[in-house]
Amino acid sequence: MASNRQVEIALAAVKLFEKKGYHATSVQDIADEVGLQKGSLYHYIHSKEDLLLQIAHQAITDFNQRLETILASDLPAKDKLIQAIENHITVSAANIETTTVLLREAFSLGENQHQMIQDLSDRYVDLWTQILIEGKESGEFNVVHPRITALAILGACNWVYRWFRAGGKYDAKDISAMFSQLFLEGLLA
Amino acid sequence: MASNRQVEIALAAVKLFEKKGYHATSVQDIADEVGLQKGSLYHYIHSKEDLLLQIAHQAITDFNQRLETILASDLPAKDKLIQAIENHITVSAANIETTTVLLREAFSLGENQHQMIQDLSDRYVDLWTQILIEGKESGEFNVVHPRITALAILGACNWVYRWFRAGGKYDAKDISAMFSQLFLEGLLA
Amino acid sequence: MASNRQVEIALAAVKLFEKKGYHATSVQDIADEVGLQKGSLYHYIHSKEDLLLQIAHQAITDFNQRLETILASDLPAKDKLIQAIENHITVSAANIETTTVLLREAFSLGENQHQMIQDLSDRYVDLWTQILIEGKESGEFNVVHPRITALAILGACNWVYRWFRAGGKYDAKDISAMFSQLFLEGLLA
Amino acid sequence: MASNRQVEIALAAVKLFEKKGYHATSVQDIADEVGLQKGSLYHYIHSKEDLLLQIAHQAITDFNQRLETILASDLPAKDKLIQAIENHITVSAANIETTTVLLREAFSLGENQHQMIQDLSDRYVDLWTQILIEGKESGEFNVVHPRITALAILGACNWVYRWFRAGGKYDAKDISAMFSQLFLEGLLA
DNA sequence: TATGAATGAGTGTTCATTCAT
DNA sequence: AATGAATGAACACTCATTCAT
Repeated sequence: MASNRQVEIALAAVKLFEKKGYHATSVQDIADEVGLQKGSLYHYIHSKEDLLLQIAHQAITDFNQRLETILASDLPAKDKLIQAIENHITVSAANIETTTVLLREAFSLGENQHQMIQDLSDRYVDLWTQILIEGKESGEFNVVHPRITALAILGACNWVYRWFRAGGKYDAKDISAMFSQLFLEGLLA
Repeated sequence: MASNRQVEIALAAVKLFEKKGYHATSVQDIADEVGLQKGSLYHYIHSKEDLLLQIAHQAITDFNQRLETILASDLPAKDKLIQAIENHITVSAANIETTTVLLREAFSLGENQHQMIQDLSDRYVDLWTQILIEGKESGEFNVVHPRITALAILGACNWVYRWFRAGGKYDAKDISAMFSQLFLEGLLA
Repeated sequence: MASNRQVEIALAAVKLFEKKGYHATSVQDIADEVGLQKGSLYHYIHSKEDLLLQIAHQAITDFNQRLETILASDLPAKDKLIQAIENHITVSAANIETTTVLLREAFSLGENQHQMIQDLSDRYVDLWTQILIEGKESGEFNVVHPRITALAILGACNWVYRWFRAGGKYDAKDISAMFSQLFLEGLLA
Repeated sequence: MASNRQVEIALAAVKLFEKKGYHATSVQDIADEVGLQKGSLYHYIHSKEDLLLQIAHQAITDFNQRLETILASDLPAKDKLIQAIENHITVSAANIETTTVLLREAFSLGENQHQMIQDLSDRYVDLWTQILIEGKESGEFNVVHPRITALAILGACNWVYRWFRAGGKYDAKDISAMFSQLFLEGLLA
């Protein structure tokens, strides 16, 4: 059960890791952000690295859980894919700092911790792949290599955090619709 | 004009930045890799950060130049897109360390230097967008938002360095073909 | 008057100081051992250093009192020496943790506190010396330099905590007898 | 091959470890003593703990080598014992700081490093024991338990660093003679 | 060109102690 | 009596960079 201070610290860390990067953010920076001495921070965190792990772990777990829910529904594969894209992009956009930390900074974790995140990320790819396999088997999708196709679609979605800006011309739903259109219909007229 | 030693140092840095990350790589690590003392390295480099900048700059410039060549050809937009995809993925795969450093580590540059790379990357997006606009205007492509579509395709391609492994089941050309098929034809049967 | 909790804390401290050393033992370690939070410990102790002082002070005072009793008896010097050796070794062996803390860790006290223990230790040397003087004056002992001789015997006894292990081949009484034999009769056949 | 600076640093460390103890001596203290920045110290040492290990290792190795030389001579056991005592005490007295660090501070080493010193110290006890066994077998010594007797004599000698002061009434040779007399002839008139 | 000594600021982390509740 | 949040100074150690030789 996370105390207020723990949440506050995690939020400060997410903000700073997103802005400056994990390595360029010092424990002192985080302490300043929450108004504590840096020594005091260690009542709430185990280490700076652990803080990053918590953030990344929560983020990828959240993505996984949501996608599992979509996959468990009895929608046709086409609609599951549409939902998966919309879910990923809207969550990315709504939690853009956390998503940035997950996708950009998790590599800074030590080997074991990084592997933990990597395993969960691999699981996420598996779930996307499952949707494509379902669509292939139902005859909805014309797809030969479901995993590579999943990696293409996920790659496109995972790039969104790099250019999406809230308040821009298109919101997350708009972009989701464009992505779905592209992946389902293709470019050719 | 880069001396042999300068090239050697840049290659060592690319290798280490890819393996350990920019921040986790010390100047001593690079010196060890090329068999010099770390003080001696400074006869060849301006700073560790400058080394990263050179690597990233060369990488994105190379991507830009190749895409400009493709764009300047008088192929139909569809073929330009196919070539752009194949070019990006084969270059990424052949220079996976450099590409990784460009895409994963350039953020570690200081603000001004990072902006320089960002500007070149934006230029790269522009070139992709141009292909889509050409295809839209020629009636080849059914595309409403060329820039967003470009970002989707480029995102998919920029994710390849994260999962591609040389010697795997599919080579870079195979994957390029799958990507082109997906983006041109879409998934729907 | 020491409460149960105070005794419990002192015992925990002795155990930990012996096992890990004074500096390597944190107040948190002691709190964990007695099942309190470290803040709560300060209801019972003045400071970590004071805890060490209490332990060392009690140990050396105990040694002094016992030796004073022996010295006050009307035994011949030879028997006083035999008793002094047996007393020191059996007490050391029975309270090996406390003795270890006294002999190994008291130096970690601040200057004033350390001097207090040092003064009591000097007093202990004086008592041993007194036995030797008695034996010299009674003609029992052939000894020219009673203080140096006392330091030799005491040194041998003070080393016992470093190698004695309960349950070994010889118990404290056995070792005491061997020591007495050595110091009284010498090695020569 | 130790540079001047390395020797200088080791000497400073010995001096400070003796005066304040290992834990109470900071790397900054050592740097101040030799007139370097504390970061610069790390050109010469691996870690603070390693510095302690070097000092202790050199000290116990020196004791061992000297005793091995004595043991290898063809003197009678009685004379070997006399030389062993004189050697130990004169070396202790001449290098009282180093000896103090060996005997008082080696416990502050981490487990593995401490064990290394412990093994060498055990070897030293073996050598003393060997002298007593020789004297027993030659009929020179009346000794039943050579190892315990060795520990008694060595304990007496290892205590000397605690009370010996150069320039005092007796020098190291005087004290060695008194010790030999005590252990060989015993106290009884 | 190459060295390696030296810097000095900075890092994450520990810890004895205090104190309001 | 007991907690646990908070302090603030201290710690060992790292590192990019400089520079005299």
